[in-house]
Amino acid sequence: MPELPEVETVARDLQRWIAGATIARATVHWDRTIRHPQPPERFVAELVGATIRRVDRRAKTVLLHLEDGRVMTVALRMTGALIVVEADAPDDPYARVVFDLADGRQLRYRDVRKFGRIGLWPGGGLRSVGGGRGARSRRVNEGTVRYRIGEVFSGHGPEPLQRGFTAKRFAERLGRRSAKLKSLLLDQSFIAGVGNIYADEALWRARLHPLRTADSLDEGDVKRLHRAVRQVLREGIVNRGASFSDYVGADGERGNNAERLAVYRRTEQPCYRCGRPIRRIVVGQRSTHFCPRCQPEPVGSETE
DNA sequence: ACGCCTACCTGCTTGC
DNA sequence: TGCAAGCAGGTAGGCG
Repeated sequence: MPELPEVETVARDLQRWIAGATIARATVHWDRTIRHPQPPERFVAELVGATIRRVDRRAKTVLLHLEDGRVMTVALRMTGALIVVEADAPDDPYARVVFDLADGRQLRYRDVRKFGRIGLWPGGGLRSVGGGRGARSRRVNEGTVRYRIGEVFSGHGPEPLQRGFTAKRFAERLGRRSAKLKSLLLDQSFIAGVGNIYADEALWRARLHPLRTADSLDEGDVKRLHRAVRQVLREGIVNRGASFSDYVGADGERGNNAERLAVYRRTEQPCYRCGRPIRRIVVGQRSTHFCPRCQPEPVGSETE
């Protein structure tokens, strides 16, 4: 899916284009896109007439803050996209939810694989309160409508681009863990917003093998990884995200970051630092790319 | 805490 | 050409 840079790009686009717009009508073409707690009809009924005050992002979710304090969340997952078009734009067979804006434009939620989810929540602040892996799912699945938006994200880890995410804090979180770096970076309760692309990119940049365990890092390793994570994410945002197949910004245009990546989907192509062919392995069922020379294997592991 | 598996979906690429 | 297998940016939930 869209990872942090892609979601950030979409959110910034939407902030620029639809902040202040009023939703005149909404049409749900795929019911399961509308997640608990709202059944689709109720979601539509409660949304019509609402004005969008501000759009931003938390983790990989787009947040549309409404004037009355409620928040619409859009989790794009693998192939979701939010695209603003004029009302006379050609129909899109993959538009799962269409929001007609009062000014005549449409905000379309497009999602080929239908994994994405849209929710509508009462307000209540967006504090991240940390919490373990189960914290989020337990709360969200209990089945009442009484969720506050803060709770939706209560199981997420820190935002890597926020000022408070220091190397020191990162070191504290890493130090206690024995998991593989690749798995940890993908764990949203450990750090929010990093996905498969940027995890591989950050590890390459920090010269750390994806199978290294967090507790094996020394201070220098941690500092490099901290820097690398933030750098690859920031560069991703500058380049409006990486498009491989479905990702586009709210303008419907592809991002420019895919061709600037160092390892992701560059299997067998030469490493930009040392020329050795990039290798692909599977870690935690996810495809993982790294340079076998720049990112030396952890002692005792066999990758051959 | 952690790894592993299945599920959710569709489309594209690859190999026979 | 046709068809099946494998692959894809994510995550929830269950089991061990």
